[in-house]
Amino acid sequence: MQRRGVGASGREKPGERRIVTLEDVARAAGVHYSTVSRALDPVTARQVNVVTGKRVQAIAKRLGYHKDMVASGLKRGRTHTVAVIVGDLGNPNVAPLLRGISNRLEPAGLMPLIVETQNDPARLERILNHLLSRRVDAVIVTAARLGDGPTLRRIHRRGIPVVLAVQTVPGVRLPAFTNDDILGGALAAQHLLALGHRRVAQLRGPADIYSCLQRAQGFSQTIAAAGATEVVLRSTGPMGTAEEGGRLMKQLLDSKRAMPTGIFAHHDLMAFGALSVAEEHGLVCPRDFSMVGYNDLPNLERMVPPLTSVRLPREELGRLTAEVMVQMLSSADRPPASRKLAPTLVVRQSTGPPRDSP
Amino acid sequence: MQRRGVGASGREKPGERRIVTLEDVARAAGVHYSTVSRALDPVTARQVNVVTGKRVQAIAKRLGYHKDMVASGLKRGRTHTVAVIVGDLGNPNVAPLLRGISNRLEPAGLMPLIVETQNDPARLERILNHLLSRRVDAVIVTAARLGDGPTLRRIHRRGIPVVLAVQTVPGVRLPAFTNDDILGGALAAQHLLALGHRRVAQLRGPADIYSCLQRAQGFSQTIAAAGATEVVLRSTGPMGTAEEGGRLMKQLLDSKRAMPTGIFAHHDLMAFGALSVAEEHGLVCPRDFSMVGYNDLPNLERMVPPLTSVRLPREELGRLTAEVMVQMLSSADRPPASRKLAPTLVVRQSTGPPRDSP
DNA sequence: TCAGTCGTTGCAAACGTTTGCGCCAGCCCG
DNA sequence: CGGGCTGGCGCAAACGTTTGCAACGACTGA
Repeated sequence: MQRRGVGASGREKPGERRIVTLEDVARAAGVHYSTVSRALDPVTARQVNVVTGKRVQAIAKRLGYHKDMVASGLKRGRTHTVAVIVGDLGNPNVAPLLRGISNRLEPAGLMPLIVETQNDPARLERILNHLLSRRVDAVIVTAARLGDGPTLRRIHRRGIPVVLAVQTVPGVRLPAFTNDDILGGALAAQHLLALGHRRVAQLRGPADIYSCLQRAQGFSQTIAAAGATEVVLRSTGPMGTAEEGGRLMKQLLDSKRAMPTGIFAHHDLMAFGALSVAEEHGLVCPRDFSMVGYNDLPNLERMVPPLTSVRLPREELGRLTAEVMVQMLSSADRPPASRKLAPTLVVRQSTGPPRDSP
Repeated sequence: MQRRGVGASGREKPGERRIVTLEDVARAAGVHYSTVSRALDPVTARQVNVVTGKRVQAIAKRLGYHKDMVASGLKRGRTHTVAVIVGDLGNPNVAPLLRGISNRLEPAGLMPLIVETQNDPARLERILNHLLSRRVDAVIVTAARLGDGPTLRRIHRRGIPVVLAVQTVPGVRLPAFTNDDILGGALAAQHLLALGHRRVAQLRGPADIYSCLQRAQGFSQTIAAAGATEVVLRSTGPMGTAEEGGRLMKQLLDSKRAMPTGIFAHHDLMAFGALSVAEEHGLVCPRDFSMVGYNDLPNLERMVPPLTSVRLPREELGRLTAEVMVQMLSSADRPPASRKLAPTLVVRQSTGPPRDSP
């Protein structure tokens, strides 16, 4: 029985050339299409005579053959696709991270399938179902919240490798590649302490984001170890908005306590909001208080005042995550260990010595 | 012959449940798997008895059946995937655009496959080959350069719908959804004219980006129509960097001409670079000159000075583009007409009346 | 000379879904 | 009562690739 008709009945529209299949190449080369398949796959190429191989490859190229990844995916059960789940594409941290991931995935023949949850758990659930039915080979999750544990476990139990980037979820046994946010918080604290600040405040991000807990821990421990005093304001709203920063700052100013001389905000945008509110109250930064942000958003140096901030090794983090993903997909070893990358502090003009220092 | 083995030999690893197929559902329901296929597809569901249909659907749900999109894609020739090609994910315009696209594509059952060319034509070429072999249903190109015409035509000739967003390429007959950049340039010019400026400069973006040509045209025409004088500086480097802006500004300052009182930069980042250089020369904005940017980058209001800029309807543009894409994929009508969306001017403190005005 | 081996190729069955076709029972109508 | 119609379902062939198996010729070693 002939598997496919000769199909030349001129039915295709002028510009709509039929897809070139293995069989087309085989016919042109006078061999069976299984031979073509083998000749074109580097792994199996040595099973076919080297001269036939060359010939087939040449003909395939001439005919413009491209392996149909859909058919290949169906047969092999591998789609060479890695889903990358991000919370918010507008977050400036995301682009460098994705670039790091893509640049590492591409040479391995893997394609990132970038999806945005818009920080909506229901959407995450829907998306994951889609991804499973699309048979992605693996998933990189960059926006994990503390509540996402069960969902992550579910997908991992399907036998699909999962690694976490940027955010991790304690208690879930998945390799995670994050910033060392404890260190990040400590850097901010050390900087303020070194400038002579003894009374500081912390504007915390949401409590369901693990890295915020870490930042808080690193900062508070360092402050406490130095015997300085700290007041903590807790955000309840969404992650890192100017509004939240402003709200917390107002709260701080309205309280009866003495105004701290140094402030650490868990996000640059929160720092912006806080600065605006402080200005409205007649306070000038860095004369009346210092401010340290987090994330080192772009163009910070053109802000007023230029914001001192903690910079994260974003692209590096993406590369590392993808690197590990590639390893997991090629060898079936036990999952590799998590790692943390060190952030750095970028000092600008929003921090200086306290006014009332000796 | 039995199509698939009963496959229950306990071979799967504890957490690695075998995929649930039509046949599994069929066996549980006591019908043929083709009946299951029909029952689960809303379009063909009316071909099966309504009570069997309900029963099958219930069983499918209970067993956790999810249609395998890979197999479906192979059979139907439709992968329900739309590639979205962007030049640079770090560009702040991109995230809202992608959000607009995703939000419209998702309810239509389409998944955006976001790929970044990093503004490298060779990479674009490679990526397109990948996309073709992945059988994407359609392509949205958001980063077209003037030189990309042939590549776009090639992919369109394969019978794959292509639409352009944000950037268009004159001469290529593809539907394009762009900002009205002529209007954008005109808005900037009108604003400067209204403030009383009669001697203006334009810091142009690269000449292989069509929208820059449009901005230039809109600006120059409006200035000329008012009888004011204009000096044009042309960027030769990459799109919209602070360095380029600085370079052009230096060029302007070094020339023997009288310093213009109003400047229009084709990109906010170019405006930043220009402002820095001007400051170094002792010029103060907006006292000594006004500056209008383009793109309305985030956090502009916190810059010094807060930059007047042209804002683009980014998310709206994404929605519109995706909307049209969905239409093209559902009905095979002739391609719809291109459209332009109007930008708006956001006035901040980097513009004011010229110093030497009456 | 013959059994065994090796290198090369063809054969055909999968992968999971979609879908044209045909069968069968039940029903209507003449 | 017979012919035709119809609703519901099963059959099996695709879609394009991968891959275990076997066939086949040539070659080796005894």
